Amino acid sequence: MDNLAIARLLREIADLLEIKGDNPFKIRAYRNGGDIVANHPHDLATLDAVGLREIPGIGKDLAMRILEIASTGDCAYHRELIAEFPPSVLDMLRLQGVGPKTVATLYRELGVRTLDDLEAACTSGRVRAIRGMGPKKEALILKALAERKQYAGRHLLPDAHNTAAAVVTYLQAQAPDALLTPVGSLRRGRETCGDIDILVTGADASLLELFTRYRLIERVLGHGDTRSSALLQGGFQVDVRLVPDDCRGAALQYFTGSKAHNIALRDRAIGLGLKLNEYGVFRTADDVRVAGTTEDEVYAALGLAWVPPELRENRGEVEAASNGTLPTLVELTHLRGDLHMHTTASDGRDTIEGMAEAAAAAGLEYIAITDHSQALAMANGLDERRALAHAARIRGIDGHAGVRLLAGIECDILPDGTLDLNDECLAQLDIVIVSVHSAFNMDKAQMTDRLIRAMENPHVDVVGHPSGRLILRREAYPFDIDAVVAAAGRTGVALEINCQTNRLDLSDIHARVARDRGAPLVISSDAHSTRGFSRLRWGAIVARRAWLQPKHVLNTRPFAAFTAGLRRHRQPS
DNA sequence: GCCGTTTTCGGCCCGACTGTTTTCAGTCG
Repeated sequence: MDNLAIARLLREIADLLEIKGDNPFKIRAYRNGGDIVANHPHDLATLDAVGLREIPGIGKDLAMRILEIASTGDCAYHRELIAEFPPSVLDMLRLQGVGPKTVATLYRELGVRTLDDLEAACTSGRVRAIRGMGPKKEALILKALAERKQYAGRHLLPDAHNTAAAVVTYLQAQAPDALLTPVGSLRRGRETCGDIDILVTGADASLLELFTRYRLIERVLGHGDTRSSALLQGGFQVDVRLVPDDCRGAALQYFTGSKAHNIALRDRAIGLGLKLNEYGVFRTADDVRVAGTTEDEVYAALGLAWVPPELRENRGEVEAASNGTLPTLVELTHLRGDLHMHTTASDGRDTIEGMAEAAAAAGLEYIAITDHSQALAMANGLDERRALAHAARIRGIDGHAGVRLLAGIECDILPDGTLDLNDECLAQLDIVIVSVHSAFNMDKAQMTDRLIRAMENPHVDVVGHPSGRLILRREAYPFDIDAVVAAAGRTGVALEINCQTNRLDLSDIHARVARDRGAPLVISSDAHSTRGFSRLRWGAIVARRAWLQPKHVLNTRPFAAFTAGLRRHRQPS
């Protein structure tokens, strides 16, 4: 059982306990446990009870459950709860406007077990007959059922960013003096966003009214003096929140989250005799406000340095902010080179010259041209002869547009871990990226061996998109991140943070493991056209979420220092 | 269920909105 499978069961236990009406703090403990397991970078199935209990939030009982799930794939406690409520009722919990109390009532009073049951109960008018429910509740449920499929799921960070930017542009035009800031998971830079929150100050409630007339709105979900929310075409839910100017800092902090970060802050506030909410920091004793106008001030009132939004996941940032050890995070502008891109030689749309010119416009000093190797026939991959000829052309225009060019390749890692081009060819290139593009259905041990064997080839410099995931489309192939990171540290092969918007691979969590173990990292666009360089910003955000500083990222170095740091130019240790 | 420079017991984050209601419960973020 992997972490996500364990997390799923713990979260289901939490949901079932909630429907059952159990102790809310017990529910929170299980839900929290699920989050901890899901976000944990290491395979928890390998830990014993002592190791598990060292993780904050995992106590005696949760450690026992995790052990049981890891070894048997199931859990007696979970089975007990399922006996009381069929697992199909959990689907109802996911409906907008339907919570645990409603689910419990519907199940107990009407015997509703499934979404289909629920629809039938609503259309036949049985729901409105229940005390505490009425025609509006019935209609709400029907609407939620109808839209469940269409609006289900999350969205890629860049999509959320673009949607938010369009809404902000619209609102700004209505209220030129207003200060509009996307908050929530978008501000934190999470790889996917469920909905979009936009914080407004310096405007009055009429702006919320104007928002409800935004042209891309499919349906207004709610409208008040402090908040309006709507579903946009394309399935985004957008919440616009209006707060008084002097609460801006507190509201920014509050609505940026994450929930776990905020809970940790409120915990800390309580310890200091303070109360933290979206209006400010207040002394508990006399309710006098001591901070809230700026975010800086809010953190300062809690004895903390301002925490970059990307770090606000309760992964150690509160402690670091408290003792002055927050890292100075890498920024997009620190990137001097881009090491992964394609041209018309394989499946790119632009020429070497075009890519160099676009790189110069993007402020880059050097780039590596890394077209595909022959195994990707679909992408017109290069064999040894073409690869070397291509390299000669690249070197022939080194310095074009003032950009230093490296002649490279993105070479396929074959299923047995050997490479798609021979060593003699690879040795003559300036940089070699190796990637998995086929045979994803291997087991964890095989895939780990495959990756490590490729990394042990002395001509390899970088592993491209190491996990192979496609966000919201395909899970990563199974592999042992710890072993791969260790191999990277041992061989000097860098691990890539690929900036394709649905890859972002390594993920923030894996990149942090790499950082903590001293494995070299690079941030690369994997551009397939001149527009692709703009994607570097997303990789920078992933890197920041992984606590990376410029020194952790090879391509923040000037050209000479960068090439000297490549594996092929390192002295064997 | 978790946790501990007050504590091994008694706490545990908080406010807005909605709908069904005459004072509040449920849901959401």
